[in-house]
Amino acid sequence: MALPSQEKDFASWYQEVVKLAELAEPSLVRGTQVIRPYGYAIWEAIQAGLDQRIKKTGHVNMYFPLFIPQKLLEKEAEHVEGFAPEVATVTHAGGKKLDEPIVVRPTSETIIWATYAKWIQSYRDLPLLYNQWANVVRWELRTRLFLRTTEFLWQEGHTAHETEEEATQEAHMILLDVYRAALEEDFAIPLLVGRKSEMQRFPGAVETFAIEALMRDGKALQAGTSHYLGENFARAYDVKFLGRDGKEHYAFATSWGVSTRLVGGLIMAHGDNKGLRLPPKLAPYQVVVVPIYKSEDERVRVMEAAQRIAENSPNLRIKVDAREEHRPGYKFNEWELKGVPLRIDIGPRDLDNGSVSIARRDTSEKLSVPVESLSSELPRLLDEIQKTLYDQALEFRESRTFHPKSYDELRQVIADPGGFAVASWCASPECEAKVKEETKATIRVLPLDRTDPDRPCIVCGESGVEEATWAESY
RNA sequence: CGGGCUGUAGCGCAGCUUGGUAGCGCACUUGACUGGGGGUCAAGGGGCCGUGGGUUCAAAUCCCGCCAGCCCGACCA
Repeated sequence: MALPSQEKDFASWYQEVVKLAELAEPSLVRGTQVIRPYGYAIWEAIQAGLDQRIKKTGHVNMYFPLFIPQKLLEKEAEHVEGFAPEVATVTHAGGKKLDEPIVVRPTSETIIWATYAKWIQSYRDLPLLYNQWANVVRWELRTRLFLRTTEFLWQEGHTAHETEEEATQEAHMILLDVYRAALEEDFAIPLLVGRKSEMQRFPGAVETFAIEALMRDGKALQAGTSHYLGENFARAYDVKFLGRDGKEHYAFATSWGVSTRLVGGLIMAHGDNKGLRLPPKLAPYQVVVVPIYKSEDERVRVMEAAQRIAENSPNLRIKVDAREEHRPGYKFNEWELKGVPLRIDIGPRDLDNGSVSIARRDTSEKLSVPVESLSSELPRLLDEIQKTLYDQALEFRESRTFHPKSYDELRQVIADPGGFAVASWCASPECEAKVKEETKATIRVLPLDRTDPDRPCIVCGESGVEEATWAESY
């Protein structure tokens, strides 16, 4: 397996891991994927953590339909222009050509705001804080397993508010308290948070906020977005309410989402030359027990001890790998490939001296632990692994964050070794476009609160108005 | 949509130049020996060679069309 640190091999390393670790594989329709049970279990863990945070911040789950009348989609001009090229349309149904085509949602703002129009009459109806777990379809020209599939699973929140301030606050809160918290605490991935430039904005948004993570090959991954949509959708779908002042107002909107792309991000942020390294909080199995034996007599003894270890750890996701068709060596390698944080090896030798061998996936360390201290050692080690993965990722990101002094230097660091380049920018789309064309790097984030960089634009030398972070991205 | 490439067993590939009816590795089945880092040996099963047409006594192989997929770009969670 190729080393993920060697950039040119990174893409094939990634594909190989996704396939060998049995996470997913290409399906029968171009750009779609079958998410296998192990990959889906990771998604379920991600989902569970996010769902909890979303609910904790006052949001309620619901569900809107997959199909959207094409006419409905066309009401918000920028939105339709942005999504038109990637929309899949149903033109026939029931053996007949449809009078009005139906689109498969690429995102649900349109259907949701057309519905909100019926629900919102008064300021007393606000805010609406809804979220849905759904699939969406975007006919992208180029796809990659998990990172950009034609159909993907995601969470999309859609809120309506009385005031601009409240809506902006909501967009910030989601970004920081939900997305950043989940990624840093559960995924063990350090993030940059910030605003998107106008060029990178969501079609129909007034402002787009994003979390950006750095992958092991030095490319950035947009891991989640939160949009302040202003009154754009309220105007397009005529969502008006009677305000406290007795006058009619348009509602202010936000929308926000993260997708199965996060599974890909998890792989690319922590993976090594042996495969996945999963953070304990999201690992489908946190501990795997591999029994080792020769005779039937030994098998019985060892299995019994293995089962007891599992039973004594009711709060851990622990699996005894009792398969008899594979030998221990095979299992060691398989679980390493699948990224299980801790592995316990137990054989006659261990039974004799009352201990087990534990292998850490994050550091490849092996240690011997007395059986009676397992119930305290396992949780402690898992916490340590969670922290180590975060620290390693943070250290990596810091070693790949540059502050170039000149445009040449910017080009240089983006090309080799790759990573984040922080520099002053004049806010002109021309300079942004030039950098993209010449280095393939785009502006990943601008600070949430605009700060004056006090240095000239690194591209054109005019006075700088923004501190921008550039990187090549997925 | 532009540029490159590939469709042969579940997966990865060879065979095609020079036509003679298909092979290798992994996986799978059975058995024995094995078992603390991807086991060994033996015996097996599995293929409308992407698809339609043409040339030929004969096509995986040569010719023409079509379809699908991959990689590089533009688009993008």
